[in-house]
Amino acid sequence: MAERKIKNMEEFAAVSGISRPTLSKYFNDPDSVRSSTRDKIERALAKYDYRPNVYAINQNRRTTKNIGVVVPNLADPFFSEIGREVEQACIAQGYSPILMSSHGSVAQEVKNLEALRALKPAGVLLAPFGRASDRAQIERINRDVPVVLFDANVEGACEAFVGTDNSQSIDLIVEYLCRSGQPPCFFEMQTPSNPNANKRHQAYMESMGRHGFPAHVYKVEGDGWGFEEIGQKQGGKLLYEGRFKTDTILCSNDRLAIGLLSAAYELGIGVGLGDGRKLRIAGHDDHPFSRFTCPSLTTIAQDYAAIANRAAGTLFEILDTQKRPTDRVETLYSGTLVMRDSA
Amino acid sequence: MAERKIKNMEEFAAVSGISRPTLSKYFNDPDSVRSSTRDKIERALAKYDYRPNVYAINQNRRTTKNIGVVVPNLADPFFSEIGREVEQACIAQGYSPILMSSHGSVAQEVKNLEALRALKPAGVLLAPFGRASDRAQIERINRDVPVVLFDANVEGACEAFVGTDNSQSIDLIVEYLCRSGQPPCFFEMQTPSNPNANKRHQAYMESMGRHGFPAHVYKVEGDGWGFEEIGQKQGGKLLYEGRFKTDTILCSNDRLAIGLLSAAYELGIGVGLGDGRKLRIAGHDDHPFSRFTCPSLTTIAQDYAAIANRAAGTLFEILDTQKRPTDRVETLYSGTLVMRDSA
DNA sequence: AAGTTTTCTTTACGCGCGTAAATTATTTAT
DNA sequence: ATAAATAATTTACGCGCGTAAAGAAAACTT
Repeated sequence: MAERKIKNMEEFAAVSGISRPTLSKYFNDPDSVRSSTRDKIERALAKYDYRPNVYAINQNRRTTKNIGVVVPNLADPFFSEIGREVEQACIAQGYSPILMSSHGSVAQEVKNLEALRALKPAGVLLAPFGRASDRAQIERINRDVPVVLFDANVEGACEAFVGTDNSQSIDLIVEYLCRSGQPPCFFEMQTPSNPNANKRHQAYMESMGRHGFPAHVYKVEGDGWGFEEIGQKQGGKLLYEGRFKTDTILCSNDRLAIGLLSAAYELGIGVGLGDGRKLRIAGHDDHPFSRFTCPSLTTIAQDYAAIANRAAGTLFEILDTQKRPTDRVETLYSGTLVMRDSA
Repeated sequence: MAERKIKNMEEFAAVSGISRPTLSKYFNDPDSVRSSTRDKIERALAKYDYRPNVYAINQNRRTTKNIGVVVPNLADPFFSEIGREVEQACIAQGYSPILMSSHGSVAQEVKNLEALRALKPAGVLLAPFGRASDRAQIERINRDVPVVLFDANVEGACEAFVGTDNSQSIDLIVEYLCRSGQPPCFFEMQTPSNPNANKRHQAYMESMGRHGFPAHVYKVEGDGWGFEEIGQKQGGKLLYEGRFKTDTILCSNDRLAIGLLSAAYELGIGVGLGDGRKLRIAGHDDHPFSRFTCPSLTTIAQDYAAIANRAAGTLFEILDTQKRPTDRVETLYSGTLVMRDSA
């Protein structure tokens, strides 16, 4: 490899014995040239280590092969996982994913989308903050390129949405909790930064109604993305004051539950199903850490992989057919119950 | 804004009344033009919403304003945090960071570095796997651009290394543990994917020697990045069999400790300092979750921010002075003891 | 073998901007 | 006010590649 420094496609054409336009075709799609030609190119490629200049390519192509992937917060393992799944899906289709985290701030989300516009991506996969997101900004980028939303919905915006069916998943765990003990209270944040939280609240209310139990909702204050701390501090306060009406608490998400578990531990309140356990706690999301909490957390697993692949797949379809779909599609995947020791 | 679609700098020159070369200067460095000119440009900018084409810019500049940031695994909150710090530092200096995760695989690290070469970054900030990393690949990209390593060292490679002084930090916590109870055993993985693990092992041995206590090291098997699970399964086995020689266990990192804590909980072994607590467990790194374990984890906090900023700062200095330093610099920051409830 | 289809080569232009040189305009110093 | 220094304009070329058109070459037909 690397017999001599190859500067550009012109030079590579010279040493490989293939004309530059044909090489250009090859690099855009190796299958578009005759197999004998392809072999010849690939032999030269192995020998000379040349790669087309990314910038020159993208300057001239109508549409780049980039796909912007924006998630609210990579520090949250949930988004880290799903972001990765999406990345892989893009690579598998020959696209170059550009993964960006909004670091938990809507302002950063706007900046990311703004920066993405400059990169002229073929399409965007966006997990928005939801209502808090800048809808105008999202619609602006959606004018330029197709955008598929995942995880959190922005009603009516963009080409499609892929997420979890909160109504199904909450009903599933409420049903389980009711069946196996006292009906659950619902523990959540006052001002959720995520529309799924609202959906889950709704779902809890409806589900409790269906089961004929009174709903008890506990909303706590707290800003930002420090869910565990909010669960620990505010949830601990509620526990200490004995405010929960039943001994079973369904948390709006696992991170709140993790905080609440740690508060219960500090208060010496046994959590789980065994003897001497006074409390049951359940979460939602199957956070990577929920297997290691004390006790391990009963929760709902979202189908990360399915959501990621469906979102990416929907975008690829739009890119392949070159036309925006006429009607917006929403796809919801079911959650599955993960029974562990906390409830 | 956006009175009319501005296609390129030529058009923007026409509507702003400023010549194209001057605009080009402005976009490269707004301070390089007279303030009256700058105002004029910025007024036009507010009115017309034009942005230079990223690809055309980077094609022609000798060196781009991109900085590649590569971390081993963004799903690990430690790297997620430090990656973010680095990102911000780059933006503050007017560079465009490109954050890439190697997803815990050396092969992906090679791919990332390969992909980075094509992006012709001005420099690279790399948190490598360590010995497992492909040294040749790292040196290859280092021939093209300056590279500053952080978190994990690759002996003698690249311009500089910035990390934590494991020898100081381990000594600090060993000293604390010895002073406040039984001297610690050391719990680690057989084949660590990270050179810091080796440093910590060394530091433990030396520190115990200095304190005049016998060292007890427990190495467990396990592949990949599922540290918590390894700590839980393998550490749980050791606990169950009563193999630890003292009641105090220092874990090579927090994630192992988190797993071990969960194992101790399942076995009904009380962890911490109070009455009826039979075990003490300590970690290293001040993982974001270590505040929420049961009990909360006593550990060593690395100075994320200092490491990130120093690494970025070192790179900026090289980029500004345009010359590679003659001698390789290693900067180590001290860790601080974070006393919580587990030890 | 000739004709047809597919693929490749040649030639040429354009993308949007960096950048250099020579010239002109503006600001600062004296 | 005039000279000197600084900044902007004009002109022009080049970066590396996409891409279109026309013709040549190779591969398939029958």
